[in-house]
Amino acid sequence: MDGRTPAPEGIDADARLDRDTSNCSIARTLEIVGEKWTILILREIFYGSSRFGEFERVLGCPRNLLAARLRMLVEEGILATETYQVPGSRSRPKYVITPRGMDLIPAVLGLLQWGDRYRADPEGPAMLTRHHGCGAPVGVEVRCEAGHAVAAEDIESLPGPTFRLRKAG
Amino acid sequence: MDGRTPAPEGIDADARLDRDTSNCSIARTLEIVGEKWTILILREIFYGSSRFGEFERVLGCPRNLLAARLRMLVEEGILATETYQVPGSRSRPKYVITPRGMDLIPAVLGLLQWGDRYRADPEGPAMLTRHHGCGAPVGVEVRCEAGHAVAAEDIESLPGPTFRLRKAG
DNA sequence: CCCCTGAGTTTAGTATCTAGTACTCAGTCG
DNA sequence: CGACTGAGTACTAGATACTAAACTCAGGGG
Repeated sequence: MDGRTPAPEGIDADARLDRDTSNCSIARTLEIVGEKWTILILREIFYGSSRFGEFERVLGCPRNLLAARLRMLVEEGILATETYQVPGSRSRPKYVITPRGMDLIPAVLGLLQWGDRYRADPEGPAMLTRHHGCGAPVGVEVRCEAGHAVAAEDIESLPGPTFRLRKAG
Repeated sequence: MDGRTPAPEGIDADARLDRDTSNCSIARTLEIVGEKWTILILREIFYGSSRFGEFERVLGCPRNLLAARLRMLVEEGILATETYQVPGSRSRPKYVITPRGMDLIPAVLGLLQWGDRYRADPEGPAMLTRHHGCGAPVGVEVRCEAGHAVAAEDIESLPGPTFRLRKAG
């Protein structure tokens, strides 16, 4: 295979190049989380932030973008708003992650893991992640439903139920 | 827990908000693959594309950006150039994925999996992935080095070797 | 009543990115 | 020689993002 991953089964080269990628799940996910700051907001949520001012302070991002990203994440059901109240102040909104948002954690952890491996300082990464139960470091793995660990080379792609070709033109 | 993931152990709230995030592995990974088109180029590599014209045709992205993204991916060691030659033409460059690039597959598969779950058409996704060995669908899982499957709630974060605070100011 | 705080919105100027087209360049074919 | 092809580069217009500051809004406190 000269360094390439396996080409999709059951698609000839023309169909592969003529396929309609508008319903690609990767593209659709990136429409939501692919803009600058969005993944970093999720990182801060993951590390325990929940208030507008906390995100602004630790990320250093423009308030208008922060507001726009938070709105998008809430609209998409990845975050939800609740209220908090410190004594002597009125109640204010905070942002909490939903189950739908939790399901993005493997993707974010995948980015973290790659960065730890290839882009960390020689002394190691800034943050470590470990299993609350046993204390061992955590990572993401590719596995099949039969429970086997799957190497990247052994992942096979094939057309799914909504595979389609572009309109001729 | 009120819907939040565990805050990092061993960091008080001030330190969390004052920490220097410039060496965060997620941010560093996004510096490379966080720009528009980059992940989609990797998707096409994964599906078997390798030539400039193939990426352009199937992605429909501007040629100058495609050239810039490919250059970045090669500089970062995620792709490498080789040459190909069709009979009767001169040799031309093509792009192949490196082991370093292969290690991004879990992150990309994480995005794919989330999109399949929450953003696919009702009839299903456009593409399926399965294990070449046994044919079962593949996905990404969070696991610890001790081999346990780890739920998102059981991931614990703590300061690593290069954790640091921002300069006061 | 006025000031304070946190969470935004609005506005304005600048920088960067994106899209789309036009152009270049190197070899091959007729 | 001139046309053709794939892989880019160059250029221009428009969108988006960044910086920075001012402004709004709803309570609470002095």
